[in-house]
Amino acid sequence: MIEESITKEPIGNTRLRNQSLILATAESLFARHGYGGTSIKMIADNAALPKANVVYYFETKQKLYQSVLGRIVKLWEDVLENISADSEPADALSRYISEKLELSRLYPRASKIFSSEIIQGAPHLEDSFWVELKTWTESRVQIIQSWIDRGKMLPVDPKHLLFLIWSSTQHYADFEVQISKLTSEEKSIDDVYVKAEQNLCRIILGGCGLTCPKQNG
Amino acid sequence: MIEESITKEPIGNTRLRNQSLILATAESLFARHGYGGTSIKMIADNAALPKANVVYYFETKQKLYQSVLGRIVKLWEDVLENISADSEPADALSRYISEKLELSRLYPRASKIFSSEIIQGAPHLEDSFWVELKTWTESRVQIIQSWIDRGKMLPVDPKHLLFLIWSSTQHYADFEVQISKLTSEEKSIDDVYVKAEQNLCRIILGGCGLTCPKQNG
DNA sequence: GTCTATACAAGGATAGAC
DNA sequence: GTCTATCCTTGTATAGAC
Repeated sequence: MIEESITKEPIGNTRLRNQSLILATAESLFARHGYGGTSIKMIADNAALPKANVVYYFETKQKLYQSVLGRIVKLWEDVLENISADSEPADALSRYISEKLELSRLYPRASKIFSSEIIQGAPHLEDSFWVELKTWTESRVQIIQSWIDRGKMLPVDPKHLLFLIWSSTQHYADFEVQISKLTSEEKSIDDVYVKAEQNLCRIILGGCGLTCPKQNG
Repeated sequence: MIEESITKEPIGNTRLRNQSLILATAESLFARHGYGGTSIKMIADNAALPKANVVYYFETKQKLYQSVLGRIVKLWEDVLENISADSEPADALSRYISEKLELSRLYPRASKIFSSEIIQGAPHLEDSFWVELKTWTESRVQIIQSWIDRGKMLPVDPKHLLFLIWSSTQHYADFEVQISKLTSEEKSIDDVYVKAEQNLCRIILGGCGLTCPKQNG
C-alpha cells in the first residue's frame, strides 16, 4: 500500500512540474502570437510534451489561457496596494512609477498578454477585475485630489494622471521591439530602464509641480 | 470593343467597392480578434460577401493583413512630419501631442492593430519602417536637444520624452475599454479626449519647464 | 470578373490503451 | 496518472462553373 503510494506519488511532483512548465511556455507563446495565433500543439512542442498532455492538465485552450491571465491579473493587483494619503505626493508618485516600471522590466510577457487582452476588448476578463480596479482608482483619485486641495501639488486631473503613469510605464514592456531598435546605442536594456525611470519621474512629477526625490540618484 | 469595355467596366467599380469594404471589415476584425483570431470566413460574413471573394481580391490572409497594416503605417508616418527646430518648444510639443491624440480618437482600430503588431514583435513590419522611424527619431532628438542646449527647456532625455508622448496618447485608443469603464461619468468619449489633451499638455510640458499654450483653452 | 463547390491541412478535443 | 490514436470541426486555398 505504502509501496504503491510511493511509486505513484513521484508523479504528483511531475504534475506540478508539468503544469508550471506548460503555464510558462503558454505565457511565452500567447505573448508572442496572441490567443488565436497560438495552438495547443505549439505549446506542447515547445514544452516538449505530448499534445494531449496539455489538454489533460488544463482541459481546454480557453481554460489554459484563463489560468495564464489569472496569474497576470493577480500580479497587477498586487502592485496596486500603494499610495496612501499620509505620504507626501512626491514620494508616493515616484514610488508608484518605479514599481510599475519594475513590473514591466521583470514581466514583459505578462504585460504584453495583459495589454493585448485589453486592446481586444478584454473578452476574458471577469467583471470582478473591473470592480476592483474601479474601487482602487476612485480611492486613489480622492487621495490625489486631497493633495491638490491642500495645495501640495498642481491641479491636474487625478484620473488622467493615473492613465499617464500606467501607459508610460507599460510602454517599455509592450513596445520592447521599438524601444530596443531606437536605443541600440545603450549597452543593455537595464540602462534603458534606468533612464526611463529618471525621465518619467522628472517629467511627470515636474508636471505636477513636484520634485522627483531621486533627482540626483 | 468600347461596348465590351463598357459592359465590363461597371464591375471595376464593384471591385473597388468590394476591396475597400473588405479592408474596412478586416481592419475592424483584426483589431478585435487579432491576426490569428480572425478567419477569412469571419471577414467574408461581416462584409456580406462570399468567402472565396475575399481570397479572390487579396489572394491570402497574410496579404490582406499586410494591406491593412500598410495603410496604418502610412497614416502613422504622415503624422511624423512635424516639429521643426524653429518653432518654440511649447508650440511644437503641444501640437504634436494634440495630433497624436487626434489620431487615436479618429482611428482607434488602426492604433490597436499597430500596437498588437509591435507587442508581438512586429513580425509583419518591413525593415524600411524601422529605418524611417529611426531617421525621424534621431532628427527630432537633435531638435529637442538643441532647445535644451539653448536653455529653452529643462534637460530631459529627448528620446524618452518622445516615448512618453507616444505611449500616453496611444493609450487612449488601445485601452479604450479600460478608459471608458473608469470614466463612465463623462457624457461622451469626446469629453474624455478633451480632458486628456489638457492634462497631457499640462503635465508633459510642465515637466519640461514649459507652459501649455492652451492652458486656458 | 464573380462566386459555388470542394480539396486538403490544421486545430481542438475525446476515447481508450498503457 | 500519462500518453497514443482518432474524430470532427474549422480554416485556407483552389478548380472550375456561371
